[in-house]
Amino acid sequence: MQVKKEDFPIWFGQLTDEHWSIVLKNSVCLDYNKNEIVCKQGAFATNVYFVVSGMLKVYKEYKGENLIMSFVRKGEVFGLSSIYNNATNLFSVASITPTTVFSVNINVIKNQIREYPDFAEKSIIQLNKEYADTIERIVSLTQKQLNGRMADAILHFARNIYGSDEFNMQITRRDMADFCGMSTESAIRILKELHNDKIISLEGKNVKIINKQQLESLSEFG
Amino acid sequence: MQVKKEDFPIWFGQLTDEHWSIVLKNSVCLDYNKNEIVCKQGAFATNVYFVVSGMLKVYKEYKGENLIMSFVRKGEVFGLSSIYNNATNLFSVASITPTTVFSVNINVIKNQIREYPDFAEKSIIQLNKEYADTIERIVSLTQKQLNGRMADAILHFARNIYGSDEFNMQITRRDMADFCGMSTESAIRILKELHNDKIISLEGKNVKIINKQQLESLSEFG
DNA sequence: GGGAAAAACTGATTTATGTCAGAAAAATTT
DNA sequence: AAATTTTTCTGACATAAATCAGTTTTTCCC
Repeated sequence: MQVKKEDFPIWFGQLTDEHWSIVLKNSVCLDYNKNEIVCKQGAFATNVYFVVSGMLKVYKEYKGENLIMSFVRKGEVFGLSSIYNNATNLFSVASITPTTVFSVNINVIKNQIREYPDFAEKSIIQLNKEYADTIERIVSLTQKQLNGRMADAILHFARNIYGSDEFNMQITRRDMADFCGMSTESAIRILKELHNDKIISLEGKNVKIINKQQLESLSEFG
Repeated sequence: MQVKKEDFPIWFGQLTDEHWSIVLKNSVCLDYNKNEIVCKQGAFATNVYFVVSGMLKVYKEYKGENLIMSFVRKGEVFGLSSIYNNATNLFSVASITPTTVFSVNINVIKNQIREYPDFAEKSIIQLNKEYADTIERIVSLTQKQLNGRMADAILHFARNIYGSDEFNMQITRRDMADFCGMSTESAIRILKELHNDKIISLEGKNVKIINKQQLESLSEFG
């Protein structure tokens, strides 16, 4: 598979062909099946990854438990937050669906940061965005209870991931639980409750938001 | 109070006198008493702040509850994470002790990022550091129970804030609770328990770590 | 220095949520 | 298509931690 710089316009769009060829020389395109680990928390960070297709989970491992920080899809980047300081991966990342990623050597990225102020600025903006999202999640995870957290997750899927109130969430209940910081049983129970209360409709992994207002109010007050 | 660029060598050390004078023209030095709000979550971010003296808490407000993200002291910076995207303050920041901050206009910072690759890199490193700390905290807050969280907090104070196993923690039990994401009563109870179990000695706000190994094991397994 | 307010503390009670145990359904492999 | 594994689901139970209610101590400030 051939990656073009136009596939990631924010990151590579402005590069001259010469510089782009340097990037290409230090990159590979990798295909993963479902449920394969792309990078492992704690290992030395060697690459920054750009998602060409598929869906992955970015998660923190702790004592056999996973806390999913985010899901990444086509056009998105991961690994940028691990390139400085001690340069070990802050997170593990695994594929949820078959996935293709464009894997760029870390030093190429660092050079770009030093040589292209625009690239540096883009990186800062990206990091700020990830950081802001993380802060919102820390509030959701620590201040809200189960219903509110699940409502947040569903709204996040609808708004930010699928851009629709009706979607197939792809992930298992277990991943959903790991994203909401609760036990699998609790996640299942609450999804069922939301279904029974006709706030969402749920058939397997297919979700449809029926009463968005009530879901938002759960997110706010639950 | 006159701030010198050598006071913040990482940020301003490399600037020419000419550029430093531009920074100074767009900055003010501000004195705060105890318990004053320096910036308010949600307000437009207009400045980046460098701590000249004193101690502040950086916290997230949610429904009257505060979750303290970090404490900042002399030489440290805050507000950098709010300058891009929608440019509203991600956090509130309030003084814990009488405090002096050097407040620099956001556009000066943004210009520096664009003009000095080194400054941009430093900013990325700073953001990465904040981000990594936040991730460690999210794990502590969501995966550990009360004892482990309190142990983390005490170890953080000893290692990162005071650099000593014996310190006056300055903050109230309530702030400690807000930092650990627990109720004030729980924070008090656990601090007392740690004292009774001779893991720390506690007299008012004076803390001394007596059995560091056990505290670390609480952090790990509690 | 005395009064008021805030902070620190303690025990009893409630509750949210995890854990356990097992059944049904779906997905995957042979 | 059958067998096996994984995922989903449900109820009963256990428990960590919040809440409530009240006391004591410390800090603040007139």
